[in-house]
Order: sequence, then structure tokens, then C-alpha cells
Amino acid sequence: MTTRITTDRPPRRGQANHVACDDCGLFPLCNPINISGHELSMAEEFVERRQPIRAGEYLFSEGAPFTAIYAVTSGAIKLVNNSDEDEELIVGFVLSGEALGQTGIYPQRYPCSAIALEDSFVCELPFGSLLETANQVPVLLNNFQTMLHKENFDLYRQFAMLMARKNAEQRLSAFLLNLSLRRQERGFSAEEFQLPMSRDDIANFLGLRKETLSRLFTKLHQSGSIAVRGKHIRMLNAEQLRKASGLPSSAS
Amino acid sequence: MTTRITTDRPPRRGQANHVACDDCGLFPLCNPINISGHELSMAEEFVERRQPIRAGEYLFSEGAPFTAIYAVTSGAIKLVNNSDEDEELIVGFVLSGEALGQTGIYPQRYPCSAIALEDSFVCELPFGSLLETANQVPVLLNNFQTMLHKENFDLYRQFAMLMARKNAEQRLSAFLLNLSLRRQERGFSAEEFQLPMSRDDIANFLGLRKETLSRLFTKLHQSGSIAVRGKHIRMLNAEQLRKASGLPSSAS
DNA sequence: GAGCCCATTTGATATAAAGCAATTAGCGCA
DNA sequence: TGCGCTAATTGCTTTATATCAAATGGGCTC
Repeated sequence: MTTRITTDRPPRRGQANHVACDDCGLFPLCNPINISGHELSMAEEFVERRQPIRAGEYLFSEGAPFTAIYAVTSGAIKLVNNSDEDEELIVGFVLSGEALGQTGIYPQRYPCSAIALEDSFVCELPFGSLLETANQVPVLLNNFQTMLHKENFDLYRQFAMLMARKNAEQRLSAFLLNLSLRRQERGFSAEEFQLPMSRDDIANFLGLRKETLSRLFTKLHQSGSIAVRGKHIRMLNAEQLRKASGLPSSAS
Repeated sequence: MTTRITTDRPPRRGQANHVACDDCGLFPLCNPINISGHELSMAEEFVERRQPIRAGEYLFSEGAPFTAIYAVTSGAIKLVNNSDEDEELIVGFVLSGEALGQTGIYPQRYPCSAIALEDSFVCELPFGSLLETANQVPVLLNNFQTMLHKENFDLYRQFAMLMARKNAEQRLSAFLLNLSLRRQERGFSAEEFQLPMSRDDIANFLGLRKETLSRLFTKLHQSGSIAVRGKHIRMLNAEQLRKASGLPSSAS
């Protein structure tokens, strides 16, 4: 085996592990008018492209003033809440192609910290530029609102309310389906991938202990739903996993 | 003991059990400009005031087109998700003075059903009117966005993420503190009140069994945190309850 | 390539909550 | 006021997950 960190397949377009612009969650903001003919791109002027961030580094910190929205173009980020003094509380993971920081808009402060799970690249869209341009391009603000609402609903409200009532196996099943689906949405393989986070991080996010989580990985492996080898996951039977998740139809 | 249903104290202003307009969550939308001198009130023209709704009746149904935002002026409403075919999933409670229906804006459909827990009154603010007026009064839209973000953060994101990791006692403690705080915000007594919902509803919302919940009420009662007699609650030691909730400082 | 460190897995036991059954209490109605 | 229905409580048993402890494994450094 080589020393390559990931065995992910490349996305539909662009370089391996890097998401292409038109698969990126920030695309509707970077390119608010992309209909035939018109070409207003904020990307050229405002977006700071491909900034590197090393594993463990903070992209922004909880409570810091809200200045920019980001998109992960490669790698992965965890969102951490430290308000509970003693231990960190992981409130979400941001995958390659997904946006983060949007939720800072309401109180004008980031509600959580963003920490790189592995060496990553991000694009930065300063919020000031966004507002300035929004006056000329109303659709921009609309795109932003849509993004916010979608995120609030999909990522937080539904998922968290479900979590509160699901048992350990259902939580892990739902989590894996969720990751797989999100990868698919960004043009990555939904069937096979490397988990960017540790077992501890998953356990933290799902409100379980790492021992319980480990046993569950073993159980899902043995039941034939997935193949697990360390962080490498292969989805063998998504339908079975969906049943195990206790979710109605399509996991958010 | 008399046959009066509730022993709630009256709010700061207005009739007993009815919230006054300026304690109402819809106030910033009904009266977007209430600064000295100006008086633009949507209330006079558009708001349908004090519509009665009987216990068990639907105010709106999950999936129905989004037409209006409501405020509960007296009584209480439960928000129910029926997407899980077999059983209902209670995703929240709306108390007197609070708004509901706002979250229908994104997909233009109500994401859950609203069912009266007891005979109640609501005000209705048609969304069409809101949009029309918003063109003339930009601050209106801003108030609306603020309301949405606040709700998404307070009511759902934080609360639900906490729930997923809290044990039964912590959940119930947090729930009671949350109710108490919300009553206080609307000018009702935070120390003593009637629960508008059944034990089954609370258990459903908190992801617990009613037997577990019942034991916990007994436990909190015996520990001196609260006094319970059926649906009547008296908060005896909020600080103790806060500790039991495992929440950092002020429960949302 | 060997050794070390830390993440992960596995095993054994304790504990919290669910599940089931029976009793009690509250409330509407005759 | 008493009856009857349903909600709520309580007791007992089972199950799922946490907890504690030990063993294994993978990746990194030298």
C-alpha cells in the first residue's frame, strides 16, 4: 500500500479530491447569474481561492465576528461548540464541496469553531463583498437565503431531532447514509470513501461512546451493510442500512 | 378546588391568559415601525385577530402550501411531524405569545402540522400581505429574517443538538427551564404554570417513554427542584434544575 | 525495518432507560 | 355524587449503552 492519504475517486470534474466550482455549495453565491449569456462572477473579483489549511488548524473560532463564508474545496472540517466549558461538542462536519460559516450571519458571530480534520483547501467569500454586490444583484441575496434555510432544515433541524430519538445503530446508519448522500451530491463516490474524522469525533457527534461506536461498525460490517477497514468504508447494502437507520425514505 | 382549568397568573398587560400585542412574537411584523411618531401597523389592515381554535383542531397541516404566519394569543399548539408513517413525532410546542408557521417559507410548504393542545386563539398574518408591505417597508423583511434565524438557532439547532446527548433527567430539566423562560419572555409567570400538554406529548417530544418521564417528575419533585401536581408545575429551585439539566448557563 | 504511540477493537460488568403489567388518580358525564 | 374512561404513576424485569480494563493494530519516526 502506498502512503497516499486517501483512496477517494476523483470528482466528476476537476482535480482528484478537489471539488469543481460547479459542484461547490458556494457556486450560487460565487456565480449568482450563470444563465446563458450573462456572466456575473464574484469569483474573479472577490473570492480568495484555494487557501490551504493544515489538519488541526482553526478556520474560524466560536464567537469571532462574522466576516466571511467559506467553501471546502478539498479535505474536511469539523464544527465544534465549546460553550460547554469542559469538553468539545461536535455539531457537524463539512465535506469537500460544502459551504460553512453562513450561520454566523444572524448574531454576526460564528456560532461554532471550524477545525480542519485533515490538510484542506478552502475558498473564502468575504461577507462585505457579498452585501455590496447584493444591492446590484437581488438574486444573490435570494440564493443566500435559500442556502441558509436549506441548511437549517436539512443539516440541523431534521437530523438533530431524529438523532434525539434514535438508538445507537440507527444513528450510525443514518450518519453513514448522510455522508454517502452528501458525497454523491458533490460528484464524489457514494459507494466507497475514507472517513475524514476519527472514531472519537463520530462518537462525539452522535452522542455515543467510542466503544459503542466501534462495536456498531463491527456489527454493520458483519451484517453485510458496509465493509469497514479503519477509516475506509464501502457501502455494500444501502437499502439494508436505510432500514437499520429507521429513517423514512431519503436521509437528509 | 374550583373547576378553573388554569391557575396561571395574568400577563403584564391584557386579559388573563391572553398575551398582549406588545408581548407577542409577531409584534415586529405586525408593527414594523413603532418608533416614536411613526405608526405603520399591519395589524389594522391585514391581521385577522383572535381566531378561535378548539383543542385537537389543526391550524395547518404538514405539506400544505405556506400561506400565513400565526401567533398564539392564548392557549398552546403542538408542532407535529407525520413523515414517519406510523407514529407522530412532536417537534415543538408553541406557547401563548409565540409565533408559528414562519419556517414554511423556504420550501413554501409547512414542514409540520400545527395542532391545538387546548382551546386557543390565534392571530393570522397572511404572507402575501407581508410581502406586499415589505416592498414599502424594508425593515419588515429584516425583522422577519431575524425572527427566522433566532428561531432556527434557539429553538431547533441548539436545543436539538443538546437533546441528542442528554440523559432523561437532563432532558426533562432542560425542557422545564425552557418553558419557564419562554413564559417569562411573554410576561407570564415563570415560577408557576400549567403544562398545556400531556405526559405522552412531553415524552414524545423528549424522545422518552411516558413511564420514564413519570418517574423523573417524581424524582425532581422529591429532590425539591419542582412541585408537581398533575399538570400544575411550580419551579422551586431553578438553579438546582439548571444543574440537573447539564446546560451551561441560560437555557434556550 | 523496528519500535513506539495512539487509535481502535474487544471483553466483562454496571447502569440507565425501555418494556410490560398492575394500580391509582383525575376528569367528564350521567 | 358516583360511575367509567383515560391519563398517570408505580413496581418489576429486560435490554441497550456506558464504563472500566485489556489487547490489538496501524501509522509515524528514527
